[in-house]
Amino acid sequence: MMLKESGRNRTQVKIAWHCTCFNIRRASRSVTEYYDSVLAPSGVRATQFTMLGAAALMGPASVTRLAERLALDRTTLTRNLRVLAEEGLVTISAGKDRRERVVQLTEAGQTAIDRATPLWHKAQSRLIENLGEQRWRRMIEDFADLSDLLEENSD
Amino acid sequence: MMLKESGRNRTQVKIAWHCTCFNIRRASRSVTEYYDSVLAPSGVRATQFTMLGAAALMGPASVTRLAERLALDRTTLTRNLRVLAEEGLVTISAGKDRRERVVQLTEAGQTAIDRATPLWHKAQSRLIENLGEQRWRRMIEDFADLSDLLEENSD
DNA sequence: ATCATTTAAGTGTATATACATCTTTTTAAT
DNA sequence: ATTAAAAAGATGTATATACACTTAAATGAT
Repeated sequence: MMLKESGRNRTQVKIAWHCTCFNIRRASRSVTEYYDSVLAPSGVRATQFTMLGAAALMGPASVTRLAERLALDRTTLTRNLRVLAEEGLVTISAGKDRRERVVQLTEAGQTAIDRATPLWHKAQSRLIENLGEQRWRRMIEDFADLSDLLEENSD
Repeated sequence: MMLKESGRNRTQVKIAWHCTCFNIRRASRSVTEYYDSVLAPSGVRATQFTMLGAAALMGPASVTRLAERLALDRTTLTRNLRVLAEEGLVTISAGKDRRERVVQLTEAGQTAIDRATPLWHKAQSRLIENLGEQRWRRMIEDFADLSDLLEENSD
């Protein structure tokens, strides 16, 4: 009985360290902290830099369109945008379709992007250097494929 | 002037989609939602399954030791553990060293692990199948290397 | 023995994230 | 034209995450 229990535990217990979810979440935390630390002087975080970049890329766009572009839940984006709006980096206003709210980068938002971009380059290039261009490229592909494989595909 | 502006925007704006941080975060969201959806019937989330697994693996351990094992900020773990404690899956009690709090899996915690493990296997094996064993193995290595490279290395 | 230092943990605060549900507005079906 | 269905968004709730700071206990230097 005692031995059986130990055996079960020893087996099950190691599961966690091969878990794809655990491993990618850990890596994601590390990468985020790294980018955040490099971007810190600009006053925007990595996630915010991404959102501002999307807003700049798309021009005035609805919350839903932005959320699709960022592969983020709409409600997540709503709340993340609130922070940017409070800081004056984007405006959120009513659209022609009155259900829609149009997100738009402000001057201050563009300035923030300009401030953050060189730092982002620093973070990005140092990481690529450390990994090797080849391997980094492969990783980015892997990330994209993982997302494509799993997004909206429970079955 | 107009053209210069557009040129700048067009360049900067594409940055976000090559960003390592954005890409790994997106993939991490997808993977997490996938594992969460498969684990749902067990009543534990992917992150909780990992924490329970760590508690099972280590036996009674301090918050700091657990946090190190999980590569999580100590304060993050404190709060995540609170949820597990409220559900009776772990106990958190004073240690011999009175600064320490000892985390310990309960019977109910072990039951939860037992309930979740087959589901975890299902999620994990389906993902590996879809990626191919070879490629999956490589990814796990990449994740680990990313973490090792970036953890505690702001320099 | 006393006190400065280090260590363990918790709290305040803030962001990031998503699901379930509600409200408002538009679109489609009749 | 009226009403049912769909779409866009926000809110309630809950977890996950980390930094700056505080509190309490142990350790070490004298």
